[in-house]
Amino acid sequence: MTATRSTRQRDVIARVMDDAEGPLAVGDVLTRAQTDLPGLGVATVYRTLKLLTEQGRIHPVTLDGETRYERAGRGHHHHFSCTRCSRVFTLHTCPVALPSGTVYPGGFIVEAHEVTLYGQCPECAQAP
Amino acid sequence: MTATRSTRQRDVIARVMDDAEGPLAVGDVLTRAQTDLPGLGVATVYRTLKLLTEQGRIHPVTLDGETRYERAGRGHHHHFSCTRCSRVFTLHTCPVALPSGTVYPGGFIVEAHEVTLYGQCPECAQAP
DNA sequence: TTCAATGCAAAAGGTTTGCATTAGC
DNA sequence: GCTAATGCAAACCTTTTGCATTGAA
Repeated sequence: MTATRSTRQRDVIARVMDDAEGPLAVGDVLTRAQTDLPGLGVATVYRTLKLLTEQGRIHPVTLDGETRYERAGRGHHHHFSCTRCSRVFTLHTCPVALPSGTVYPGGFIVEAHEVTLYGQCPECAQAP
Repeated sequence: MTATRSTRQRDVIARVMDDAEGPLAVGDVLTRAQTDLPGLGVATVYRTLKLLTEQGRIHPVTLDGETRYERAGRGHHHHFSCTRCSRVFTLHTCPVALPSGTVYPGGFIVEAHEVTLYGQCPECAQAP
């Protein structure tokens, strides 16, 4: 039997992920969690992020060559990266119609897809 | 003055990039180039990829948290990452209709987009 | 001949792992 | 009390850098 224990470290890291306003880098998670747990080690953060990922509670996103983690279970979504302010937004509308199992030209069987849009966010679009 | 020299290493690496069927990881480039230049070192590959990038002949793409390089100037295209063999292919068919200037729900002005499909490549789809 | 480019090895980041200790259950 | 989880440090991997040597012009 697998016995996953509930620990203070895991609770804090899970809370940090839940409270995040966007995808967080490992360093961000460590810093935020250390507010409550000064002695927290990096290894625990990595192990916990891996665990949460396996549990499907969070998932990794690579943006600008950097691996970040964001809360999962918010349904299918994509990202919009603003070319002016560099902020990343979550989009809940999907511009692609590719159900799992679709056979793409060339014989590629599609299981999933990822879309990142680049442009100007509503705020920057208004600014001069 | 800057004096960039033409060397056998650079020629070989540039050829490898030109012949690539999709974005290559540094290790791929090294392996392929070593067919012609057994003594080639990793450092030279990194330095040359950086040089080619600065010259605008190739550009980096981050897929699955791994940095790869592909030839530039090949027009609009996307990528397919095989979940079984981990190879990345270039797709010439675009699954989204988002011309530059499109206003996306929420007020996001789209200038460009990036799509990555995940699944099984033609070869892996045939294997048991 | 000159000095940019290479190869090697050491260094520098970021991530993972081994192990003794701590702490959930 | 048993053993999963932690913290620390060492190990790993990928990328960069220092330096003596090589080789393009």
